[in-house]
Order: sequence, then C-alpha cells, then structure tokens
Amino acid sequence: MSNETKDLYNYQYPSSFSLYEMMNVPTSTPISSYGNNGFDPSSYSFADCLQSSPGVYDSLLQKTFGLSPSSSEVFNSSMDQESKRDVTNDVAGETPTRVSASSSSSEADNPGEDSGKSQRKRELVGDGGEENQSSKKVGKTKKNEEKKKREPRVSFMTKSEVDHLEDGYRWRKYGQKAVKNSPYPRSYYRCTTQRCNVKKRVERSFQDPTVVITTYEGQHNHPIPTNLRGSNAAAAMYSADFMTPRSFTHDMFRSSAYTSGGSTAAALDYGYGQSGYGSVNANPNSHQEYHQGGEYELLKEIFPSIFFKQEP
DNA sequence: CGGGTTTGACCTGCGC
DNA sequence: GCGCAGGTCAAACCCG
Repeated sequence: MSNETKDLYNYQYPSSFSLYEMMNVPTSTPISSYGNNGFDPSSYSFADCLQSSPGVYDSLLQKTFGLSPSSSEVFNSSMDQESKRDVTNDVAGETPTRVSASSSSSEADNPGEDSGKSQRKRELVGDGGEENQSSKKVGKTKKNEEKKKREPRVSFMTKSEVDHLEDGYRWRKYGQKAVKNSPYPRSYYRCTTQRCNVKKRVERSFQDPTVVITTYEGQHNHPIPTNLRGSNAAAAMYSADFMTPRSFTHDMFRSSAYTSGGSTAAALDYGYGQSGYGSVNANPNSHQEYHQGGEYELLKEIFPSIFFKQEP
C-alpha cells in the first residue's frame, strides 16, 4: 500500500479486507513462512506496517485508539491464517496481545485454512435452514461451488478467565475439539439468529492460559439482539459501569498493561463491540472488558463487514 | 418444554 | 492410500 494512502475512515474496506493487504503482504503467505521471507510477525508491528503510510497509522491511532502516533510500541498485528498460529508463534514471544484480522477471500489462497474443509453444510444451514439430515453423507456434488465461498475471519486475543466472551450476540455451541499440542479444547459457536451463519471459535492459549483466542468467521446480517437476559447488550456496553477512563484499546496495545496482571485484562473482543453482562456466559467476576462507545463506532467503521452486513 | 450444552461419531482436506 | 487434525453433526443430556 505504499503510495495509496488509505484513510481508515473513508476507505471502504472490502468484505475480504485484510490487514495483510494494508501491509502489502500476500494473504497467501503462510505466517510460518514469514521468517524465510524476512518478514517476522513477531517483530513486525502493526505500527511498522503502517508507517509506510503515516496517514493511515496516525489516523488509526489517534482517532480510533486514542494513541498518539508516537506511541508506536503498540502492538503487533499478525493477520492470521489460523489464530492458533498466532498463539504458537507469538504468545511465547514478547507480544502477547494483538489483534488479528484475517480475511479469507473467495480465492483458494489459504490452503491451510480450515474453513474449506467443512464447507459442504454451510450453505445448507444458511439458506432456509433446511438442514438436510443426510448431509452428513453427501455434499460432494455441491462441494466445488461451496468451496468458493469463504467468510472473512477476525481473531482476537483476550486476557480473560472465561472462555466465551460476551459480544452481544447469541451463540450456540455446536462442537468442541481437542487442539493438538494444547491441553485446552477449542469450542465452536454459531450465531443462533436465523439465517445468520456467523461462527466463532474460542480456544485458550496453552502458552498463556490467561489468553483466550476468539476467531470470528462471517458477517452478521442482523442487528445485535436487544433482549439478552432482559438487558440491552449495547446499553450494557455503554453503561457507566463498564466505562473506564482508561481506554481498553489503550490497554490492548500495551504489553505492559497486558502483563499488569490481575483481573484487569485488556479486552480484545471489541470486534463485535458488545460486551458485559446479559450474557449466558458472562462472568463479571472473572472477566472484565472495557469499551467506549466512540471506539466501538470507530472500529465499526474500520471493520464494517465484520460488524454488520446488510441483507441484500 | 424449549433452548443450550456435551460428546462421540463422522466427514473432509492435507501431508507423508 | 493412510493417518492425522480440524470442523461439524446430532442424539443425549441438562437446565430454567
């Protein structure tokens, strides 16, 4: 993106928006190969990648994260192919807190991706919810076409004691798998809203058990449910109880804050903006998130496709 | 009873 | 072709 300085607030990111693109890094490049290419995600910060276009970086930091451009220690951004790779490669390093936005474009550019593996049933659920019961044994005919479709994915690492962080949406757990080389299982959730096939995976970093990696896949095509346990999630988010003078994003991008310990964890789950109570899984005692409405809106602008997708 | 969770089985893609 | 790992299904179970 060398000469095309994109203003984060005016630029309309495509649904397949990837910070890889901002970094001018081919999305097909596996993270594990960056070292060979001279690109080391563990030492290549988001600040670094944006410094070639100061407008973007300054805009991002100042408007969105309330940071001055000089505070570029901020965070590393590794746009993951797989969030677990972030953990494996990075948490062991010095930059445990990061935002990871990955896009899975419609091209088969991420052979290592998981999403293509079980594509056979996604469309079934998505349209009409017919849920072909025999789909378990079929799906080969539609495989090719289904394989094309990939949802954008965004990963967040959150320091939290609870695995399933509340984000305002309602999720149903549909699976859990043991993760290789990790004592912690990975949970699979699906948005319970009809015709919304957004999914998320939640796993705990085995390198740092206090870190929860949440990977969202897809785009909500509906507003945030307002009847979560009798409270408006958005209202909860903006509630004074959840407001703090300290910006959560500020924490998020400061490893010092990350390592400050205690239950004061940086919340990286801001991608969906909603947090707090009213959730099935919310545990106010063990997990604390900080949100500020303005930041939420700004982030919403940055990742519009992640937050809400209008029905065609 | 409805909705969510658990969990073993199954499916698929990939690497060897 | 085989084994592995990730992802999903769905019956059973749980809970309010």
